Order: sequence, then C-alpha cells, then structure tokens
Amino acid sequence: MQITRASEYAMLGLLALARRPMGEVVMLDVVAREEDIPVSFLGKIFQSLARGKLVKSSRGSGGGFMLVRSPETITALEVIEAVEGPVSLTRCLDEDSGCEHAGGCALCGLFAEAQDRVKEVFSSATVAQLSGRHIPGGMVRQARQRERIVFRPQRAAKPAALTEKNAA
Amino acid sequence: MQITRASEYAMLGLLALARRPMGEVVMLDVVAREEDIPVSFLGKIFQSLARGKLVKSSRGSGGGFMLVRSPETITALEVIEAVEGPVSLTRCLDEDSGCEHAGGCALCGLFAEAQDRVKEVFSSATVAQLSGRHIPGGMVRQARQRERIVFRPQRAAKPAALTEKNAA
DNA sequence: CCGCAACCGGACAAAAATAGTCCTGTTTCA
DNA sequence: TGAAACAGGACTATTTTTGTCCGGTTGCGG
Repeated sequence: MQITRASEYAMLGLLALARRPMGEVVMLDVVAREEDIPVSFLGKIFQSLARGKLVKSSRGSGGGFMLVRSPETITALEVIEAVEGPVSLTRCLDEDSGCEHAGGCALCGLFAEAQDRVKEVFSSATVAQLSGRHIPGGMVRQARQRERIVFRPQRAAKPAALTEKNAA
Repeated sequence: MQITRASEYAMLGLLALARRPMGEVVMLDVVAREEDIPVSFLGKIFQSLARGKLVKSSRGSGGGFMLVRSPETITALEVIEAVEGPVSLTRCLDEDSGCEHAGGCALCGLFAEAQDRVKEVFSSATVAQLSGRHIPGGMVRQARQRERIVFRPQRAAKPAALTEKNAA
C-alpha cells in the first residue's frame, strides 16, 4: 500500500483548504507554511491532486489552489490514490504482474483481505471529518488529551476488546 | 506497514515446513528450491524466525530447520513481526517518534484504525490454514480456478458485496 | 501589451529501504 | 577430523522516497 509522506502531506494540504470557506483560493506557499511542509514538494503533490480532480489550480498572480468538491465528499482513499496511484499492500496484489508464487497462492488471498480492510477504513473517512479534529502546524505537541477517534466503516459494535488489546 | 518480500518468503518457508510431519528437519536449500527463493536471503530470514522462536535450527550435517510450534498456533502476524519487527503502517505510528504534525492529529487516528484492521486480519490467519491451500513452487500458473479464500476475524456476515466490488 | 506572480512539469539528486550476496566463523555429525 | 550446515556481519545493487531546481506557461493588473 505504502502510505508515504506524500499522502500525509496531501491530506494535510487538503485540510488546510477545508478550513477555509469553500472555493477560496490559497497559495501553495501559505498551505506549506501552515502545515510545515516543504513548498516544492507540496507543489508536486498538489499537481497530483489537481490531476485527480480534487483541487483546481489557477495561475498568475492571485492564483493558488481551491477545493473542487466539498470536503464531506472527499474520502481519504481518494486522496491517497490520487497521490500514490492504485494502492496495493504487496507486489502480490498489483493487477497484471500476477503473483510470483502463483498456482493456488493462499498468501494472495490473505493480503487481499487485509488490503480490503484498509481501503474500507480509508474510504469511510472524509476530509471534512478529519478537518474537524485537526490542529494545524507542528505545535501544541501535547495538547488536549488525545483520545483516539474511531473510524468504523459502518457498525460500531464491540470496539472494547480490540481497543484494549492494541493499547496494551 | 510494509509487507516486503522477506515476510512473504518467511511465510512460504514456514508453509514448506508445515507440509511435512511435525518436527521434521529440513535444509534451507530444500525449502529455497521448493518455494523458489534465493537461498542466501532465506537464510537471513530463517535466522529471524529462529530468534522469534517460530523455528529451531540445528547445525552440522543433517541439520536444518524445524517448526517449534504446531502450524495451527502460528499466526501470520507473528511471522511478519518476527521478520519485520513491530509493524507500523506509517511513521506516524512508530511508538516513540511522536507524530510530526502532532497536537490534535486526526491522521494518526485514522492510520491507527487502518493498522488495527490489518493486524486483525493477519492475526486471524494461521500457517496451518494457509498451508492447506497453498501449492508450492512457481509453477501451475493458472491452475484451478482460484476463488479467493476469505479470512474474516470472526463473523462471516455479508461478504458478498465486498468481494464482488473487488473482483471488478 | 508588458511584466510579474504563481503554477507546470521534467530533470536531477541525496538518502533510505529493499533485496540480496559473500565470506568467515561455529557447531555437529559421522 | 573433516565435511555439512547454520550464524552473523559486512558489503552491494537497485528501487523508492523525499525532495530540489529551473526553465516554461499562464493569466491578472496596470
């Protein structure tokens, strides 16, 4: 799958846009400073987002980027795929390529299942949801308790056991 | 998280042991040839598995590796963690390190959730289960239909919709 | 219609991770 | 004792990540 910095920055960048009134145009420079991301790298990333129709760029003075769709409709999965291309947890799952140790490859099934779960989670979180929780900048290191937000695809049934297990 | 070749090879290597009567000692060389893995790399990997107490090595002529525990009790997660160390989907989730864009970082929550799901899947599949399905070697490329095995943590409720979506 | 402001996009590059290889032990069996 | 087999550290090649740089191109404002 790889969740690289690029995806992370892309999300943060969109959060920066989402914090503003819908349709407002913001310069790269501003976003980069707000979220503490190298400008030139962020430039590349926003190019991808633009190609993916998540943002629109305008050039010339007074230019910058704006959200094309409302933050409620943009999922984390879309962002990640816009930046990293089609995600796959392992080479095994790249379409075409055909798993090396093919035949009846049980591993592929297992990896595919794991990947589906990840996609499920990422496609159930929107930029708007994340924006609601996020505090920009590299500051406030230890602010406000930080209980974890839970992103459950649909049902919220018995999270208790799992959460404890992972905390331990 | 990264599922690298090393994890993949580790699983395949264990499957090779699991195919044999419990406790049988097999040489690296044999495993490597069976699963079509570079011997010297597999050597490194089995060292990790041995440190993780999943296999035991014996040296000298007639030496090799054997499973220490029965394949039913070895989960894919254990294998992966033995080889790759503690898994984390993103840098964000490395213990210590403390997320860069901390404060109220919503991204970390999201990533953590995704990671939990992956761990859930991997900890619910055992070497024995996988072994039952696996056909060794790089051969048989297109053999036997290949419907996907489903590894669900507990309940098997409504897999239909999801599976179809992914097949498409 | 000129010039600057801002993005576009390709080339480049450093650093890290991945995927191995190799060689010198050390252990054990025969 | 000698060969067989793993142990483990050092080394290397390739790829990916994480950027930087720079010459376009576009479009607004004057």
